[in-house]
Amino acid sequence: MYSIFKIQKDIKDGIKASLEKIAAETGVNPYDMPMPELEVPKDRSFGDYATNVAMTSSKLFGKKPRELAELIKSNFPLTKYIASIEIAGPGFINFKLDRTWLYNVLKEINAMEEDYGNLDIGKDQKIQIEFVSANPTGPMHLGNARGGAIGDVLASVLKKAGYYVEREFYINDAGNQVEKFGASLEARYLQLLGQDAAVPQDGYHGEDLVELMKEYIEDNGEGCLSMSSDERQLVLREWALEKNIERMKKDLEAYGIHYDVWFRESSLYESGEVNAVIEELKKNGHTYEKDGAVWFKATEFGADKDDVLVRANGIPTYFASDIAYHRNKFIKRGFDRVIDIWGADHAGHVGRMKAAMEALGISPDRLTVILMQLVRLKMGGEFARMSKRKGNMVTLRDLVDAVGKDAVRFLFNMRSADSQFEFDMDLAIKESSENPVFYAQYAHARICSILRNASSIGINVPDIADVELNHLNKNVEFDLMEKLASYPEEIGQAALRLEPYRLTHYAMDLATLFHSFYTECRVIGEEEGVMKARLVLIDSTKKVLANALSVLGVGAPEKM
RNA sequence: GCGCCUGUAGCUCAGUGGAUAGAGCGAUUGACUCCGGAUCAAUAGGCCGCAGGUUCGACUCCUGUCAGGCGCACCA
Repeated sequence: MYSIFKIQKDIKDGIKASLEKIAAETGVNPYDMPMPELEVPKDRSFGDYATNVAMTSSKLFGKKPRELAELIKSNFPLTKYIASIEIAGPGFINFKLDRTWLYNVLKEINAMEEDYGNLDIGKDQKIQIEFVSANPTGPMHLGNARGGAIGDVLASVLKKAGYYVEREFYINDAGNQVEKFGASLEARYLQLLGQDAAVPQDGYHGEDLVELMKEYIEDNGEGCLSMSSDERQLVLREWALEKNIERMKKDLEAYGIHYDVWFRESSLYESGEVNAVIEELKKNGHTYEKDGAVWFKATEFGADKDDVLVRANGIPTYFASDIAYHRNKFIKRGFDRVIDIWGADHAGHVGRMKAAMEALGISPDRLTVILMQLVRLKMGGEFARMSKRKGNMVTLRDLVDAVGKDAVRFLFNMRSADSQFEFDMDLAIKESSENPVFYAQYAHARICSILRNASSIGINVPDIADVELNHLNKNVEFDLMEKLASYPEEIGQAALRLEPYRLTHYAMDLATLFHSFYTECRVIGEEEGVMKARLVLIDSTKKVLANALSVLGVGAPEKM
């Protein structure tokens, strides 16, 4: 157990023991007592930890909060590292620690190296996280970039917290969108070969289709001219989908995202799973027919409205294949839990998908959908809704090329998924050199620089067993160690609350504390004992910072 | 009209029912003859959209209201 958890447990156990003793003396039923909660006071001069338990249970004990607090204090079994206990304000009990407990943390970091911060709260539960899943009909946009950054870091966080995690990209290579894509490609193909053709009104009007067809003609010539329109669309479409998927893989790799599985919607039709799931729902009475279409009774499971599974023309809807897809995740592949990251424009879909899971006998709690508010792009002082079909967009690739992988990933992970995001491309480029990611990376490079300088005069980071850690006794040093100590806690919170953005805040805070330390304390040239202790401290800081940056998928450079 | 999300410093955003509401950027003022100034220290800047309610205590929970975003297809 990490020392930070151990010390918190010691305090809680102490409070509990104290309360039980008071309960026994006053005849209060111990089962009615609340579990004591600890919090970190905003103003640290109050102490390291505080509890409000005297306030929350003052009624139960029939005593005034401050009076009860005094009793808890006087019955508290003093344990190691607790320096003082004080009652304050309306009845807070503040615990001050003897901060030398923090030396243990340096030992933990040195023993565990890159495993520091690893937890077992996941208990090897199988989690699948599906994100981006952009239509393969064109390049990825800013919304995909945001979803990618959030999904990829969340996956890393969950893995660190002890879950078995798979990253998956769902390729929508079936259905209406793809038909439109084929028709649009055909029009561009014919235009390039001098024929009169128009991209359908609701087709894809982006220039990228023209480029694709130029490339196709270069490689494959004009052979499609002699085909029927249906055949031609199919050939062009399949060719273009392959191209686009390859491109997406490359773009995502350049963005630092590697998927375990690329799953094709079309495979669900080929395997018969779409029909099978429709039949299963029918058989169990969860469907009805209306106007020639097959409807799923989503309202029976609490959704706001029913939805169509099979259109009157006999073709299943996207909803039907998506149910089959999720059934595949849970039943065929046996994931305990599935996390989907969707754009907020799919919000209406969530209730119906959960309803469908319930109808299939899969607990809807096993499916978590993180709705990500859309990214709005500011261009020329105005907001424009980006559209693949209209072709007016900044792509993920543009962004990564202009601002850099690290800065983009960091930027998108500084905000929670449900905040709206107004993105000013010009500002992003202009301010890229002031991006917070560089602040954190600079701290890492600075430490490396000190270690290099030390090494050049024959001083290496000593074995921690040979170091008198009590040379570390300044406030800035304790503050820094405290931040290092809280890393496992931060990983746990980020994993449990599905909030990967905590990691960017952590990296920033750690960097700030290091920079403060740097300004106040020298390492090289200090008396030997102090120098050795500080070398261990900055080396530990370097390890944890690199650890956090690696979870974020951004680099930890030795030089900048 | 109904549903979901969001209103916090000039800007972009944090803030597990607790004590004097925070960070980055921007502004102002300072700081190495010295381990990287991509840094540090300090100052200014807030009716936490508004109004009620619950509570010992509300930025946080509830209700209403105003403003913005997104949905409400036999599209995906």
